[in-house]
Amino acid sequence: MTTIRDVAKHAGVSVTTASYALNDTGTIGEATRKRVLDAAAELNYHPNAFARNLKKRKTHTIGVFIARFAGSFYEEILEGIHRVILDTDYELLVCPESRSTRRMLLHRQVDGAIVFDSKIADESVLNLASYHFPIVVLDRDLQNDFILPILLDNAQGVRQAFEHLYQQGLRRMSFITGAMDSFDNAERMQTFLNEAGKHNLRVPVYEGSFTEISGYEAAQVILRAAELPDAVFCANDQMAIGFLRAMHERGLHAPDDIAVVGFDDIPLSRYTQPQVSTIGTSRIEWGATAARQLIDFLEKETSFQPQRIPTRFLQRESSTLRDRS
Amino acid sequence: MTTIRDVAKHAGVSVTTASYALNDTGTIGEATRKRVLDAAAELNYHPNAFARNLKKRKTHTIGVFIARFAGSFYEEILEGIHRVILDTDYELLVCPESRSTRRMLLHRQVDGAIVFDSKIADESVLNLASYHFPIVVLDRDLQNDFILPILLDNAQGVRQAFEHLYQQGLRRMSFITGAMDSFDNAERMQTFLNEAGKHNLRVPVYEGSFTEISGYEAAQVILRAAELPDAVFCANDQMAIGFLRAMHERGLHAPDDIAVVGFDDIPLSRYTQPQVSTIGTSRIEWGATAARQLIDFLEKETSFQPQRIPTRFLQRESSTLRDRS
DNA sequence: ACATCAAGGTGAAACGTTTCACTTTCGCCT
DNA sequence: AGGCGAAAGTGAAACGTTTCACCTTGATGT
Repeated sequence: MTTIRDVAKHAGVSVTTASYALNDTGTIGEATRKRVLDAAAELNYHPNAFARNLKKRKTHTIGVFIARFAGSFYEEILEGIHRVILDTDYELLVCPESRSTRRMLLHRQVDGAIVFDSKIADESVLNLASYHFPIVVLDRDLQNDFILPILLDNAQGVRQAFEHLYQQGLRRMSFITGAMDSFDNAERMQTFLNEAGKHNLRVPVYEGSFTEISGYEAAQVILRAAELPDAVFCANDQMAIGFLRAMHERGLHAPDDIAVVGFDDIPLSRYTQPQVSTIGTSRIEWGATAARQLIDFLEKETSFQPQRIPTRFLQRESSTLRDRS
Repeated sequence: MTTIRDVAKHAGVSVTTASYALNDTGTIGEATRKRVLDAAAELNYHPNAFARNLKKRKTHTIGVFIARFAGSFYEEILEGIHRVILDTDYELLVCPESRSTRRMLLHRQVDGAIVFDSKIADESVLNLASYHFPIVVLDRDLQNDFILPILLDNAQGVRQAFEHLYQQGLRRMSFITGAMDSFDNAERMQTFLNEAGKHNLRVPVYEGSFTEISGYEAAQVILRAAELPDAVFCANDQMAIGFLRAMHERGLHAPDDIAVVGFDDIPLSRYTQPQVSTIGTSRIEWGATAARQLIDFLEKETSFQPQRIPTRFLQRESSTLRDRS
């Protein structure tokens, strides 16, 4: 490991001078600077990030903490964050769930964080967030001066979807939930049940977990019943797709037998047979908004501006009854 | 920022003792240890990762360097890497392309790296890799004691695909390339042209860039020609899907008018109309293999074992001629 | 001829840990 | 009673930077 000391020696200057030359700070003569740079190149020198960051208290890096990579879901959010980062001179670090809780350590390796991992306790977030370590959360409604929630406006889309189903005369609706510790799931469910309540509809609830297979399994229960629902709202698209698969296997057809609606507008939802009606949002915009707010806080020290990302119902085949006349 | 010094003072012990207690090393009495832990909790102490890592020369973290997140492609590789990491007590950091070349610094924040970003020059990789910083590359054929390429066996799948097309009597084949700086693209193209050469077929080559739109655009050129090809091989699925879209818009139908083959077996390829014939591999296994090799090198210091990830042709609708009798 | 100043450069402290080498205490064995 | 060793604890150096405060030199203005 070559250090700045080696570079200095090789260039025949002091460590201080070498540091100034390498960072283009201080007042160093052109000739000397060049000598240092050459020495650094020759020795294949790379500064030690730890030593550097220990001294300067900033890393110019933001960290994103997610649960996992699979699921087509994070991808666009990350892409949105990344696009914003590319326009700044910050670095981006994405850190998935890891075994050791030592992950906490990692927190200090970045100037600010974006959290989207329900396994991280609210308490941890509260403990860590501070003026020097602002946190944007995408998966919980937690807020103070240093914690900013950027959430989907789940209610908006769900209301539109309910309206759409109701308008078509559907009255026997069921709801398949996602993971119960998910904020989005909770809000989707609550809104849907609320809307139904306004019309005095009782909506049976089945528990899923946001995976395709859990939608399929919920379908096994639902489709075995004596009386089938005429509409099923799934808390995300993957479960809707699982549900459709189960229907298909039993010779049932959406929307004629049961209208199906999902949530998220994942790419696949447009390509299934039938195409899945769903509730969409721009996840790229979501990630970008989060990143922008965080960077702004870090840079210009503006304060956090809570906001909701709009969602809207996308009417597709799986829920659109043919003209019955 | 509370430091270990504060904790020590608060617990009435020396800094050394506090450190030992917090790390569960050294010989510290039960009572003292508890006192320190309590103090740390009370002060909401989190060790400074930089100071720590500066001293210990290991971070117990591996870094993955990719170009971007979008594309459904990295997702599974990352998932594979992540799964392996979860079984160890390493941490995982994923770092996409960023503006400043300062990213080099980041390199030193991890014990080893997995590189999948053709924007990173071979030279950089060569410069950085060392006994203390092993690198696994997924996108180039670079190799020495500290650099391990884990590559797709592109040739295998491409040969099978060519064979499939040829067997069906197709002779007027075209090739649409991906990004020209991509190793995989080069290998796919070379193999395809090679195979064609063996049968004295001349294959026109059109340049794309791995995106759906570039496949669509290449199609505009190809489909405008007087004589259409009877088969088109696209260097990845997204371009194949773009190509199919263009065909659809012109009322052409695969495979009857033109047989189409992609590469990668992205989830979508199974859901399009018609389903896309493609060449698949387990990207999860790919990522997992890379991670495993890297961790093994880091841990048990086994040396690197070069290997290729197998690929195989998946025959689907877009290239399978109906019985013509 | 002398003070002043800018330009170019340097020594050493500091960042927050870990860890080596050392000290003290005390119970136990012979 | 003396010696020994384990257990519990500590002081200080070290990791590789950055940066503050300072020094030297030579040119400039008066």
